[in-house]
Amino acid sequence: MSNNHIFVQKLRSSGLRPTKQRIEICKFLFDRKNTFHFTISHLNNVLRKNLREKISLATIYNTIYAFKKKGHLKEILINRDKSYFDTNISSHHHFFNESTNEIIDLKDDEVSPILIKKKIPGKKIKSVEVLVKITNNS
Amino acid sequence: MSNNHIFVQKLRSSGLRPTKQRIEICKFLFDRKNTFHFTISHLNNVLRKNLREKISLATIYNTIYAFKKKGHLKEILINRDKSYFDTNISSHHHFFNESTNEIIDLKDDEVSPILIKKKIPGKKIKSVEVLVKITNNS
DNA sequence: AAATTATCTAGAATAGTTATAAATTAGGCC
DNA sequence: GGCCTAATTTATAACTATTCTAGATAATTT
Repeated sequence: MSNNHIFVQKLRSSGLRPTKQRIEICKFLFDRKNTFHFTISHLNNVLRKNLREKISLATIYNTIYAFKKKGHLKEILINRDKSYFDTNISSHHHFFNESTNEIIDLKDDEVSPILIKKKIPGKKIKSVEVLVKITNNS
Repeated sequence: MSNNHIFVQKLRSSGLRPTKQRIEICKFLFDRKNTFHFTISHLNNVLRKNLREKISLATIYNTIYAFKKKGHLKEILINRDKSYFDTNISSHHHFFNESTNEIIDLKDDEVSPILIKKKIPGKKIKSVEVLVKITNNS
């Protein structure tokens, strides 16, 4: 009837107890064909609407933060107003449409390979992310 | 005695009235050899310490926002905690040291040219920014 | 099933930022 | 210079996203 057991596995193997709140959040985030982007408030609204028992906002924050830490989500830094998260955890970049606040994925191979020529001794590179801001031609 | 007149010019030609608060902020931001990065709270602290008459925090926000709008400052999106600004308004990218929260400029020619292969009809590219996260080798 | 530990929860607290409305100041005009 | 208008500054309140707290609940271990 459900693939909850997949998410139970996913949570267990990340060292997270499979609580019903986390499983509901997993179902919403990961039980779909395509990856997508969301904010906490968006997630909160959707869960409110679709679940009988509400999940506390604090739990949503805790869970999303835990998922990010475990590598199940990426955070996208677009602006300071709010945090955007991405269920696509593969290496990729983003368009951000400033006219609509819409985020669009750019696959890794849609951007030329990025070579960082400057080396800083004693530091290692953790990530290289490109943000392409676009606007509607008006 | 001072090069205030330069900043008066700069402000006037941007359509901003040259108030003493704005001139003081200009002196702190632009009257120096090298560009640098700052946050509002850093700026506020420095101005508090160095000026007799305090500049209200609201004025600092207003002024920095106005300078950004007029192209005298760039905002750097690193994390959601606070906004970082850059007095270097040329095209360039950034290292962000996650161990120390330090921002380091990457000149444009220290990164291989970035070609965005995906085109989105009806949109134009406003900026392409690379953020390279680094950590201390520990 | 009892004990232990993690998690959940509502609500309070925090921090950065923005809005408000009254006081001050700059620039134009006489 | 003095007067007028509009822009700017100011202190403070308001707002919003996020984090903290501490007690209640649920998952795991014994």
